[in-house]
Amino acid sequence: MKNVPDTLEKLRETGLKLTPQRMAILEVLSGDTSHPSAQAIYQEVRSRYPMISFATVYKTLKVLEGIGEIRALTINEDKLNFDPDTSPHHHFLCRRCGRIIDVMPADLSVPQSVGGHKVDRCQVYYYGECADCIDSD
Amino acid sequence: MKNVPDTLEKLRETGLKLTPQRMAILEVLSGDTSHPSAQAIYQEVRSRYPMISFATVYKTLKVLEGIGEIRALTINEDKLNFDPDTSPHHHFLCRRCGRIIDVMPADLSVPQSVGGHKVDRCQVYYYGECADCIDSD
DNA sequence: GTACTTGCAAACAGTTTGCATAGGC
DNA sequence: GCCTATGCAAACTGTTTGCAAGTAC
Repeated sequence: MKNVPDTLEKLRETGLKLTPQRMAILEVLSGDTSHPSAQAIYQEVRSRYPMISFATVYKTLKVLEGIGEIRALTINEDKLNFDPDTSPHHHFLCRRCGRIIDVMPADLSVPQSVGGHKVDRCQVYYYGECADCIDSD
Repeated sequence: MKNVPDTLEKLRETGLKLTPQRMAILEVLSGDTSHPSAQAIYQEVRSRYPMISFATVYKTLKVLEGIGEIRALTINEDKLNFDPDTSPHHHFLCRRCGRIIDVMPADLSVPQSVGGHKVDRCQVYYYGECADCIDSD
C-alpha cells in the first residue's frame, strides 16, 4: 500500500466496505516497516481501538493481501509476517533479535520464467545477524 | 545429505544412535526431490516400516536439520517442506499443482552481507505455474 | 433493505513436548 | 548398564471458520 487514502479508494473500487476497523488497521499498517505478525498488528490496533477482535484483524489482512495491498512473508517458520510495502525488495531475518529488515540489492528484477516454469512472484530471504546485533557484542 | 552411508557416518560422529527408524527415514529421504512435508515423509516411511510414529519422524527431521543434513523450506504458508539436497539452489512452487521444483539459476552465489547485515543463509522462492500445468491446458 | 462485516468462540492443522518404555552402544 | 531414542497422547501456536448480531451503503 502506498498510503491510507489510496488504499481506501482501492477497497471502495473493489466493493468492500470502509469500516472503522479497517481504517484503524490501515492506519497501523501505513508506514510500518517492522513486518509485523498478525498478533502484533492486533495488539497495535487494539491499543488505539480497544474493541476490535483478532478475527477482524486477521480477515482484514487476508482481504488486503487478496487485493494486493499488502504481502505475507514466510520468512519465519512458525508465523506469517505482513509487509505493507509491496514494491520489489528482499528481506533479512536476524536470528538474534528476530527483526525483519528490508534489503534493496542492486538487481531486483524478477525473471519471467525459471527452468521453463512461469513465475509471477519471487521472494528472497536472507538469514543471519543484523548490524545492530553485531555492534552490540 | 549426499547419501545414506555418509549421513549415517555423520550421525555416528555426532554421537547420535543409528536406529532402524532413522535408517528408514534416511532411506526415504535419500534421492527424494519432491520436497516432502513431515506428514508425507511419515506416510512414506510408514508404508515401508509400519510401526514408526509421527513423533519419531518429526524429531528425526529436526535432528537431521540440526546437523545440516537436510533443510526446512518455508515456501508454503502452512507447513514446512524438507529438502535432503543441501547444495545451493532455488525453489519454485507451482500454485496449481502444489509441486516444489528445484531451480538452478546461473548465479547461485550468496552474498556475505546485505545492507551491513551478516548473511549465513539465503533462500529464493519463486511462485507461479509449472511447465507441466501450462502444457495440460 | 441488502449484503457485507464484525466478534466471539470454537475448530483446525501443523508442530512440539512429557514421560514411561525400549533399545543402541 | 547408561543414556539416548521411541511412541503415545496430549499440549501448543498460529490460522481459519460458523454464525448471530451489527453496520456501511
